[in-house]
Amino acid sequence: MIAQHPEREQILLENVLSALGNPLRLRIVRALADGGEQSCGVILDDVSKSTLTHHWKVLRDSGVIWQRPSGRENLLSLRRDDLDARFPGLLASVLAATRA
Amino acid sequence: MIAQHPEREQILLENVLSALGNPLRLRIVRALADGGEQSCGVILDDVSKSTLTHHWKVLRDSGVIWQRPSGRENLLSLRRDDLDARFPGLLASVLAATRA
DNA sequence: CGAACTGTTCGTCAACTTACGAACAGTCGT
DNA sequence: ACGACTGTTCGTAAGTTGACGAACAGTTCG
Repeated sequence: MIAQHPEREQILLENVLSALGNPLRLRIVRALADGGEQSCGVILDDVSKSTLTHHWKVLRDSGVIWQRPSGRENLLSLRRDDLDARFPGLLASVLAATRA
Repeated sequence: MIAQHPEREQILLENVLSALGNPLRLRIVRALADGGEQSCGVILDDVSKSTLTHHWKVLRDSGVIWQRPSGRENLLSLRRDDLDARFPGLLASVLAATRA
């Protein structure tokens, strides 16, 4: 029950933007952009596990990330291709802006 | 008491993204991008005046728009220069994506 | 098997968001 | 001065968000 990732065509700009409009999620996206596919636990900050699970869901539902189980871990990765296809240049400019 | 617009340097990516992460505000931004500076009332949809006032505030506080009084109207305009300076390419890709 | 580990689910909670109408405050034209 | 007009302020209300801990579920390894 990894939950439903939206199809590429179902990804909505407003959902992506509001998903990214949160400092913690922005950091997560940044980490995924830098580090490629990685497990949930790696990006652990000072927030609780259940809080992170909530943010994975927001990012997943909005179409920003893929989440797939692997052993006892859950691997996360950016849906770069899909985001670039739907909203060319958006992810790049967001990532560039966080790179400051 | 037109309220405080943030300085260019104070504009935060997360605030801009969450401001844009709303369908109504996205339409407003789109209208401003197309039509240049215009009065609040022009973009009136099916929403009430007080609701719009709320959205002007969100857009203003996040640094997405300028709002200035002119006679009995209140003129709105996109802070294109500031947004481009802070987050190059972001506004363009968002606008391009809404242009679909 | 059983302990350790990773992450989810559930219930809860405070804070924020989005929306509305009614009343108000300037401004413009007459 | 008066009415029409534009937008704000205020109070209210329903819904969403972001956070947490406790309990659970699946996987791995001794």
